[in-house]
Amino acid sequence: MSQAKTILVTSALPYANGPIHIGHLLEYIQTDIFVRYQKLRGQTCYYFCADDAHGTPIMISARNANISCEELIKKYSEEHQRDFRTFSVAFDNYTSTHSPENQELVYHIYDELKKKNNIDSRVIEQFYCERDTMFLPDRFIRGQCPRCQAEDQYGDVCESCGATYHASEIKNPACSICGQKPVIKRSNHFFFRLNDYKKELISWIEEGHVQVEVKNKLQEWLQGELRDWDISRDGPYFGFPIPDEDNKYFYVWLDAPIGYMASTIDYCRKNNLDFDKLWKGDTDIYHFIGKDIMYFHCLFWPAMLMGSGYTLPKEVCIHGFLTVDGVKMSKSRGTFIKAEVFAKHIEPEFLRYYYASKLTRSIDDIDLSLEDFVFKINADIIGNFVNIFSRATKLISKLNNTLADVIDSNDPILREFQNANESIADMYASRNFSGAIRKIMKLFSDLNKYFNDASPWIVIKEDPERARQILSTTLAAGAWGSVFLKPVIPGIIKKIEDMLDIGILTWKDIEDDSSLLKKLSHHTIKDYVRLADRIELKQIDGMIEESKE
RNA sequence: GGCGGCGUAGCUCAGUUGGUUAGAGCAGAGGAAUCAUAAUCCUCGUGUCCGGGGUUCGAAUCCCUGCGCCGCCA
Repeated sequence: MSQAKTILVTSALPYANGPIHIGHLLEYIQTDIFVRYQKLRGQTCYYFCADDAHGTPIMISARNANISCEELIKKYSEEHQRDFRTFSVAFDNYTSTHSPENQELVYHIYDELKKKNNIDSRVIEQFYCERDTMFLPDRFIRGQCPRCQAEDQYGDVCESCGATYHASEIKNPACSICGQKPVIKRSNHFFFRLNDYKKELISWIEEGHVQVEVKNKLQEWLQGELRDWDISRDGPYFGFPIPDEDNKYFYVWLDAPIGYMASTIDYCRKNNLDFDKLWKGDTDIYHFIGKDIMYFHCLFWPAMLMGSGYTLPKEVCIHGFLTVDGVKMSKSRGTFIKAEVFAKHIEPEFLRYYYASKLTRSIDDIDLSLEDFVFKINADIIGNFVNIFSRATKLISKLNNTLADVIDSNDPILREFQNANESIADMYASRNFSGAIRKIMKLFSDLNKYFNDASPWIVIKEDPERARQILSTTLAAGAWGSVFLKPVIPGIIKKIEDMLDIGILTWKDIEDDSSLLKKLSHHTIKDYVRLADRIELKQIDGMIEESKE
């Protein structure tokens, strides 16, 4: 059942220019559930990430805050990692793209591409602000839309009419930092000739490393010639200098994905592992990303890997955006909720559960409906799941907290849990978490039915041993189902492991030999501990209030 | 504008390669039970499966078209 292959998983690198919010968390939670599932199955699986620390926005933010870029990215790195811990997102390693390891790799890959003759250079014209003494990226130019005349639009796109254009077309351009009118200046830039890899990319996409919707979208791009990719930026720029060049830097999007590898190198050094085995060997590499950066991860990135001789991703797993109550997160509505604020008001694992209950392989947006969230958590986690432990453990406390000598593995309710192993495993592996959650909840609903029908609180009065048997079966099924839920709500399951006093549960415990049932036979558990508390609507209100800007 | 995706019960969503009276959870109504965090159990759904055409013995599922929403256009 389990594959011997090593699995390497990444999430997109969060940008070191702002806090983690519930939209980011959708991806980290999705990835973390996948990784936890793999580990629970006993697979060798690594989860690597890092802060994305380069680029103009970071440079400007640091300048505005009157601190160095290094100080800024250090602050966000610490904050990000704190937030991830709060939401039980457990990386095996977390670094920064602003690291010597990354720089070394960037240079190496650049050299390889150069050797293959994939790099061109030519002079381009760009807006330059003489007051700020820097070239301006499109996002740092404001002006009037050439199509609809709307004022104060970005240099590449009009948010009013949706038009996209070249920065040179915008009317009355101004530097968004100082407001001064920029001048046009020439500069030599370096380009990665993506089109050199067009054939390989087409066949790679054909091989099915992405979801079908994504494939359709990519094919649209792959029909025409692929444009060269400008991988250089003029200084001042916070990034890695291009070797043998004066005042030229690599574009942040070149070094960001290489950060996946740099984080791996760092981990390998700390743990005495061979980096090449992971990135040039037979590893299944999974990148989890949002649909907005599909272009980088399904075209540029594979092409870079092809050109430099590294292992291509087994799968690029793409998810949609988060909406709250059907619309984009909004600061004025108070639905732009930071991780830190969410955790202050609501148990973080509830968000994990809710996301899991909605995540599929689809790239459709996921809606966090706040009312649905409260109802679903209270009904599923408290009413259905936690409740059965509460019912069974409190009754068995009247029987010395000791389970029956033999737990009947042929009991229909236990059979039902056993029979679910494979399909739940398949759903986790294929990232159909929503399906897994539905199935698990059906099992616990049936367990509650079983409990009602068996009525141990009545049986205990005349036949305590029979009641012990019923309660043992219930708790065994509950523990079984806890393994199923462990990738999603590891913290709550930890409390169950402690309460049942059975050590760390893994998938092994519920495989054929049913070692879980043996462990539980004639076993004494601890007293009931409160596993989770229901959510009140006012907690949501408080969170929204605090998020309003 | 071009392209891609989506549009299923009040809400959130499942619906495998087209096949019987279209499903789940939540919410709502009534009842049972009282071991349990007012949790649990039972009963109750006649929905133009966005509209309109078409293919087919048969379509939520395939094709065309209109409408609406979202995204991409490097």
